[in-house]
Amino acid sequence: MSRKNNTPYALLGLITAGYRTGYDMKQMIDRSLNHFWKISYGQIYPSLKHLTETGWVTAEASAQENKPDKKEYRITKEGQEALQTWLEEPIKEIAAEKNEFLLKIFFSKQQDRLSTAEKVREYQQKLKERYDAYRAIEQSIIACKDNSRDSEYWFFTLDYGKRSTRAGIEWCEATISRLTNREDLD
Amino acid sequence: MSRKNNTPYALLGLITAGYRTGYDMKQMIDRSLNHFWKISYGQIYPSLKHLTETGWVTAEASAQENKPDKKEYRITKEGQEALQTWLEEPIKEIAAEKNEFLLKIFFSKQQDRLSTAEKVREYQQKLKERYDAYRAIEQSIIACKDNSRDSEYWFFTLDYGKRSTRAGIEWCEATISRLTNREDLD
DNA sequence: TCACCCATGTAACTGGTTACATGATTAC
DNA sequence: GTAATCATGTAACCAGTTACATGGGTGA
Repeated sequence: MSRKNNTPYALLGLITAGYRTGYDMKQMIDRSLNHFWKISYGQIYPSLKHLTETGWVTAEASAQENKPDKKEYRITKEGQEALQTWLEEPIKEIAAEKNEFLLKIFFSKQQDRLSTAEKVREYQQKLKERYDAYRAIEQSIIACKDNSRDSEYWFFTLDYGKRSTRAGIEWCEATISRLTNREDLD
Repeated sequence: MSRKNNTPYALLGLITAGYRTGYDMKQMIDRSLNHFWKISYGQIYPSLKHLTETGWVTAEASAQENKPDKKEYRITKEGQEALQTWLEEPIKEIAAEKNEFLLKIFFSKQQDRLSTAEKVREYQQKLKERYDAYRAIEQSIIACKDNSRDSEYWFFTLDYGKRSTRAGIEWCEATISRLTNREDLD
């Protein structure tokens, strides 16, 4: 079975969404796909080069005044077909995220219950911050009413982030209760 | 900043939990940590070798009748300290899982709404299966009453899995509704 | 002056998977 | 006879990060 490399499709998707340079794509990902997709320049530029060689995109150098030169990418017909095929192909497996925090919790049996509870509290705090950040982004989408239809899919993914973060916060609450329950303390 | 490699700590944790061979550790991870940690033999054996060289574990060859030879690992004092330090050290960042499914959803703007809804339905089905699997494991822990205290931390991580899966299922429901809402169909 | 934004790119490295090799025993 | 379980290991590969290099413009 061939290894799944979705990076090229992410880039193709961004090109069709109007992001034409590697720099722009990186900005977009950092700003908006951040909670479910990350990428580094060390991946973007070689990947764009490869896409050009495959014929899925074309690159055009463009000189700018007062700014460095840039390369503008456009999707080709083959690229569009490839993206389409990828979009239609069903997801085989749900991603099994590695979770360092849960790994620690799992091995905390020998640790003091109260300090484990404290760890969970810290984690909960981080989740709450993340949740607030999502809410803030959501508010800024809603405030900018003119593109309410355009941002719909963005809203979907954000909602996913919000819901799973909230579930995490609730888990922390329940787990802290269990860890600090008086009868269970040694 | 040094790269986080938690694999050795996972192995140390498993050794302290009584799993002494690479094979046993792999079995355990596949069975019980599966939803938040994965590992392959290609990682386990070199990693155990490295741990031996570092002096965090000791290896002892043990011949068996009717079975292949195996190596039994034990944790050293230095290993115990290293594990302890790792357990106490706070998690810096919450893992940002890459999610192929959300990536597709994000780029589905040009697709037909109903076929996107169908995709979400498929995903929801997968989540439901996962949820049921978690529930079944949970039941089997509860049924085996003698070790109710021992399995507490196992229960915590399982509960996390259940809650986040349930949140995902609910998101699917809400998203399908939005995608198939009659007024929104073109 | 110093930091930050724009803009592209490479080399070295790390973490991890997959495929392969070996070989005995047990259960169908 | 053939598949599964037990058991260890390596080599090739792949995906991705980090650090580095370059260099002009903008604003405090």
